[in-house]
Amino acid sequence: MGLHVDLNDLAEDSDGKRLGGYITAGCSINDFGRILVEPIIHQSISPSAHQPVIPQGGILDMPFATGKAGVDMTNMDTRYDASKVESKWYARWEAAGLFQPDPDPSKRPFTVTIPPPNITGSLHMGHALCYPIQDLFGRYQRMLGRSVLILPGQDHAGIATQSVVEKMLRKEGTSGAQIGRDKFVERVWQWRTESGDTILNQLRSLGCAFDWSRSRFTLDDHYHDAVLRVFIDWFERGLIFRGKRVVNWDPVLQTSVSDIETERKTIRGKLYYIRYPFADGSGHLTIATTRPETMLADVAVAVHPSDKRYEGRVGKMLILPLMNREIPLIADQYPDPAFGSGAVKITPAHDPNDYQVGVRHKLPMPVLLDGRARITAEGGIYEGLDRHEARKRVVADLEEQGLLEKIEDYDIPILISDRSKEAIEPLLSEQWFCDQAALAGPAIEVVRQGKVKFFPERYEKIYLDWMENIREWCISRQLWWGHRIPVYYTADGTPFAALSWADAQAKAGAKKIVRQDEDVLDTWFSSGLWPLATLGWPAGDDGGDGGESHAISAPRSLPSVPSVPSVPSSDLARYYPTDLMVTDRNIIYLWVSRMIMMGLDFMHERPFEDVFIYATVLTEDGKRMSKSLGTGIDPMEVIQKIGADALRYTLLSQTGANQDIRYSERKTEEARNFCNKIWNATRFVLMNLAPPGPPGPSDQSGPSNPSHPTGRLEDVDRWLLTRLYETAQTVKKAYDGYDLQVACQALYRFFWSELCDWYIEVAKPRLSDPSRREVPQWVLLGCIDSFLRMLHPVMPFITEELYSFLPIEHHAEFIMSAPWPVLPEQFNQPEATARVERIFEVTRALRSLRADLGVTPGAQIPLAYYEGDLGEGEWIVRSQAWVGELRLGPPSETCIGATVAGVDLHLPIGDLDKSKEIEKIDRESSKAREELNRMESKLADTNFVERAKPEVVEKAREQGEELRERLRKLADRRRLFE
RNA sequence: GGGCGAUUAGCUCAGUUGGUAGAGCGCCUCGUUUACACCGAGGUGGUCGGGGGUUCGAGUCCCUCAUCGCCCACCA
Repeated sequence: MGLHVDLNDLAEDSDGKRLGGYITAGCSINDFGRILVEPIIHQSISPSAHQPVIPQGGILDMPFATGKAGVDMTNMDTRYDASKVESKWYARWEAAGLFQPDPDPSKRPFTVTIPPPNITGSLHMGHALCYPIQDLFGRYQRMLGRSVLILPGQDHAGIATQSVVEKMLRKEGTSGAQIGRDKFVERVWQWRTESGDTILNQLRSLGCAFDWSRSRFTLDDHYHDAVLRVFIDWFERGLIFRGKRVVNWDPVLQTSVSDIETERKTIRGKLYYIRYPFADGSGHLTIATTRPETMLADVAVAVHPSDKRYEGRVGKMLILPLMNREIPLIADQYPDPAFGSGAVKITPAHDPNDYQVGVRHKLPMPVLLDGRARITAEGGIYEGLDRHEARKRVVADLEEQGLLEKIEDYDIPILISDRSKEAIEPLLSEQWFCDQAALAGPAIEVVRQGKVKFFPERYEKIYLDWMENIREWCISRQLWWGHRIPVYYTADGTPFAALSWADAQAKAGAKKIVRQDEDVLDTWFSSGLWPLATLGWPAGDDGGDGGESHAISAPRSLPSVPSVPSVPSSDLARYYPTDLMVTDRNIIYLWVSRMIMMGLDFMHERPFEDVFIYATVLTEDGKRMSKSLGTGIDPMEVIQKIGADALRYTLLSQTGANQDIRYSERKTEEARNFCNKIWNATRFVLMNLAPPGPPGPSDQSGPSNPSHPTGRLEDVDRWLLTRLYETAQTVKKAYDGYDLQVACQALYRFFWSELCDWYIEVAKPRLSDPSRREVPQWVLLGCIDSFLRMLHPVMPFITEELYSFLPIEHHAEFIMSAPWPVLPEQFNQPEATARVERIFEVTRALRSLRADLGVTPGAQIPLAYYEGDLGEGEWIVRSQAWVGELRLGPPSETCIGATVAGVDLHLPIGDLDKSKEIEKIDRESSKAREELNRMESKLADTNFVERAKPEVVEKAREQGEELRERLRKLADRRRLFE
């Protein structure tokens, strides 16, 4: 059986050409010579070669009942239960191989490499937004016909992981230092194998359709090889070098960290004023410091050359208190004469500014603190004290010697290490640095030229500002877990960067290699290679040269080495550059910038086209979600309670260009209710399909008569199809522009307010009439199908489940692999839509009148009058406002009334309190009069009439007219109640 | 010290090229009608943070101030 809809009905002014266009794209002829509309009214994205056939009279055959209609709806709960659905479909998708990209070479790839979560991590709300965003775009692009690869993986996370394992060892009563480097690293690998995959499994619960077969780890052999090659290449080009600098030292983790891995904070502290006597006995000067203990390593005191207070004294020697060492008073641009006494103590090894002074004046640079921030031998009798303890002792001793002038309260800016939350100690040490300036140029260009685009756009400026002021990057870390720096030294300390010890020995020639550098690389150094290395860079012999490469020019050639366990090398050519990078704003510098620099340097091509920066998920009251503050909410619990779809909707529906979103349980309830609504409405539609064979529970009419006459579309059908058409346009545009908020809102409104609240209600009388049910069945089934497809990227599970029930021909195996709905232009019927919306407006007004009379909703009112034209919508008003008869013409009894959309409504009052009605009329009148006054004064204003756009003036005139008319009617009506 | 974002109904947020405001939740009144009470119908609720300016007209454009948040910055 099927439904035949006269195409001439669909388009009011249909003509052969327009039909032809539609048929070309989406329909085929079946055995009976009728037109089969592609699965529910959609054209396929990749059009198959259907020939245009323009039938005379245009009959649509909507074959919705094709054997699948036997679904027993009694099995469907009245509530949607996500737990019964989600894991089932995830397993089926995976078994069907849907997570792998379609190998069809004619399909354009869509590629995303996900931000690799740390192996130490467990899912938090930020992840629950970040990864579904990527999944959403993957699903969307797959439906649009692209070959989608979303490549997952994990980051070894040097410091974080090392800390976790150190903690475990401490619990066992041992430590890394005790068991040694090899044992320690072994231990970390063991931990990684046992519990490092937690988070990836959690991503599955979120429905993420990632290609697990390509999952990568930043310490994989292949990945490691890529890292080494980059290091060696940059080393040989002089971009990586060793240097002595004051770096940010984390005394707890005992490693250096980069500037951007620290956080600035202000703490309440003290400013100490200390007297330094002149060696010649000519009095003293006073310096101010917040870190008095560092004075033990002072090598000078500096003043500004213009500072009159110290005129004639520069060059003299001072006695460094407690240490009784002589240090010079020097002149330098650095001190600010306006601050304190204008004299600054200089401790080059423990302050970046002092270090600069030290370099300028060629001062010695004694190191006072060791890796644990304890005083070294340089501190004389204070040796071995912790920095805090040392401070107390130094201050006490100075006090005792009368050299402490005063102590003031002072807000001290300090640096906190992101990882350990401990105060950073600036420390002079020898580290490896990367000169990013040379690499930044192309990375700036590529963004300026719009080849890499940021969404929201404002982050482009943030990126550019940083890139234009880029500094050296300290890439060495004093850790064991990570990529060990591939530098090997000969006995005389000459460094050779090489892939292996043997390789280094070959480079060193006659000199013997004696050791490898102990440090490992900053984790971001390897993360920066993510889009390249995961896709197979550096490709073997067959890679990168297939002519298919997207590279602008040939990738940089690298030293050849024995081959490494490889990744499909064709991946690089096919999937690089990737299309999208989704990440949060905190790592634009740390990560995004490095990926762009590395991608450009080694592939001569940007690593991705679009960078989407998503919002930070805050708590309900706008606070940061944090485990330690106890303000975090576990996404896994939410998934268990209400399902992944509802959680996804909660977060995705708030995602647009905003920088924060707030998570609250209320919002998840709204999302859960939406799921339930979709579930029940679909259930309702399925129950009303009148399947062949045993009728469903609510189907008493038996199968439709296949030979019955062509179904006719009514305005309300055209209205819903129009709204579907418009919604599809809005949603597509919104997905394309990363405005998920708008997409979700449009889908929600279409489904709930329009399809459920209006269309289904209006369709009920027809659905119960066997001779008229087919058109609304067709419309509903079609709209549900389209709707589910459009919603699928947001809520993959429930849409898949419901789609599986839809008895449509050309039913795809999965909604996930179904095409994106493209609706024929004939659906767009603005005139019919306007008519219907007017009818709804009248209906609402009539309902409102009923409520004024205190009639309960749904209770029949025998008679109402109307004046005006309701067209073919009269029955809608009658049925939707629960009125027995709508009589055209002025009322013959006392009524309350309303005028809306050019229609006067009159409802007999029964025993209504007249004075109340008069009050109401007066209220309305004064409101209308006020509005009219405004309008009239506006129109009396020659400025307005002359300068405003003519159509605006015209509109104001019309509105004035309407208001006058309305006032007249209100006055008439009032008279009836007097 | 600089930059960015936010400030609209009790709450959370929309608001396209300027034409005097919308949604969801909440609240109030009603209500089981071919699905859904995780529901339906009706309603209440806003001088769009303050102050200036441009304009016939400003939530929307410009200036300024305030509050909150985020980022960047070497002041002892």
